[in-house]
Amino acid sequence: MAGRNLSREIYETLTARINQWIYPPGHRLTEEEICAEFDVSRSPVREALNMLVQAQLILKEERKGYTVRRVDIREINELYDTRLVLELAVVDQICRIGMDEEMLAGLQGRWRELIRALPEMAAEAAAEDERFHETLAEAAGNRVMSRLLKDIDRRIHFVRISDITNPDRLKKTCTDHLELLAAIGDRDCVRAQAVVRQNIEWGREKVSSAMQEALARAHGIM
Amino acid sequence: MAGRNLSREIYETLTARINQWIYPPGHRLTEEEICAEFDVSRSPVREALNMLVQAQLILKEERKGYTVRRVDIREINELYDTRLVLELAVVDQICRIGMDEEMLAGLQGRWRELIRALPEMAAEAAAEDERFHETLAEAAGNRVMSRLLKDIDRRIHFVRISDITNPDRLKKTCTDHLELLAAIGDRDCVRAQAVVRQNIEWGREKVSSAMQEALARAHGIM
DNA sequence: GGGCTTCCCATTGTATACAATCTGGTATAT
DNA sequence: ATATACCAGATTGTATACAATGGGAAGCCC
Repeated sequence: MAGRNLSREIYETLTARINQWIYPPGHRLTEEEICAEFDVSRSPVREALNMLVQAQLILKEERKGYTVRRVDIREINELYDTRLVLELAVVDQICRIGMDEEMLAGLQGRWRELIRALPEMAAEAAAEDERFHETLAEAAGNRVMSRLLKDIDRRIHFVRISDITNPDRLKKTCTDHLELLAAIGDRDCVRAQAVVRQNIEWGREKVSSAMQEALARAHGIM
Repeated sequence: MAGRNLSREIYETLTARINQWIYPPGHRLTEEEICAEFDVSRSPVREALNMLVQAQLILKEERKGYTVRRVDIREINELYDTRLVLELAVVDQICRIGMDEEMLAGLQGRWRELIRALPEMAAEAAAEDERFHETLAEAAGNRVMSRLLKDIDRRIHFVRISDITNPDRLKKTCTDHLELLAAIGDRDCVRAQAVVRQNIEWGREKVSSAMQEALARAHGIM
């Protein structure tokens, strides 16, 4: 069992399951079980679990075991607050230094394309959205913030998924992005920040409903 | 070799060495070597090294090995930028919701005490400073930001150390903190943010000199 | 019957052995 | 002399075996 990266693979799989609530909050994970399923030894499994702990997706209690972290509304709010602060800073910086013309045009073209092709392109738009914010952070020239935003997105991913499955919400996301890009093109910092603020606040309002959806989906599976 | 937490211990020790440039940037670490030194097996060592990778202190190249990360001025600047953004948000939030009277008085008393007792209390003031920013973040009620600030502090720790060894700089830090606390007491958001900005910007200016100091110290040891 | 003790099992922590891969040098052919 | 192929050592990746700890159930005493 060598060659490719086992821990990474296991990590990705488990992450997906946690985000889809196949492993619901509170679910217990044991090393042996995962070994059996993936047919590997405990070494790569332990590393995968460690990664999940680092990603704050599961909780490790020494000599007891691993459990999927319970969702904490307060924490989700804190994550949204933090994301807002960071993204406002990113957008502010971009407006200040200006964005590469070519990159801006590329993003605008892509999102116009996506909005036309909805809802068939829903899955692609979702994936694109994941990268959109990272791209902005990179354009602002701050890789640290980019990474932080990525980590935060990972942790609120299960909430954001519901945005994607909802066509209205997805369309709004697309138009928001286009408006943001327009504001950036105009170097209009105030307007750009307003769009970001509105976009994030709207997402925040959906937290509780998203959690209910996730719960329902989890029960449907089980 | 069981009972206490080996990986944690190893992690802490190695972290200290990296911060003190006992292991300078580019230094190569091998699992076997560390095993031999700490007289443990590779399992806890691997976990410790993984933690260091997560903390962004070392770099791991698959099937090649581990090296202490080279210091990147640009990255340090990005860390300072990010820290500024987060801390401004924290202070803003505290001024908005107000700070617990008792906690505020406690912090003020402590820092007045420390500033009187300088430079003997230098070591304690240093440790206190580490916690000061965390305490603020907690007072703002955002544990996510608190954790992020802590992580950032860890990564620029080797720069901040030079603040501590310099008596003038340390005194300035104390007075800054007292002024910040006063502004918070007055719920004066603008003044509080100005203090934070000034404090962080001043620290940033010391980056290159701090790096030279670290390098000199490292050579002195070797 | 309730509370306490004890033992066993589940689970993680640690150690060691083996496999795969990369690096560098050396020998060989041109 | 140079380039190339190949071999050996170093190093991480993975598997397995053993140790230690914690929790819970069964049994015992009151």
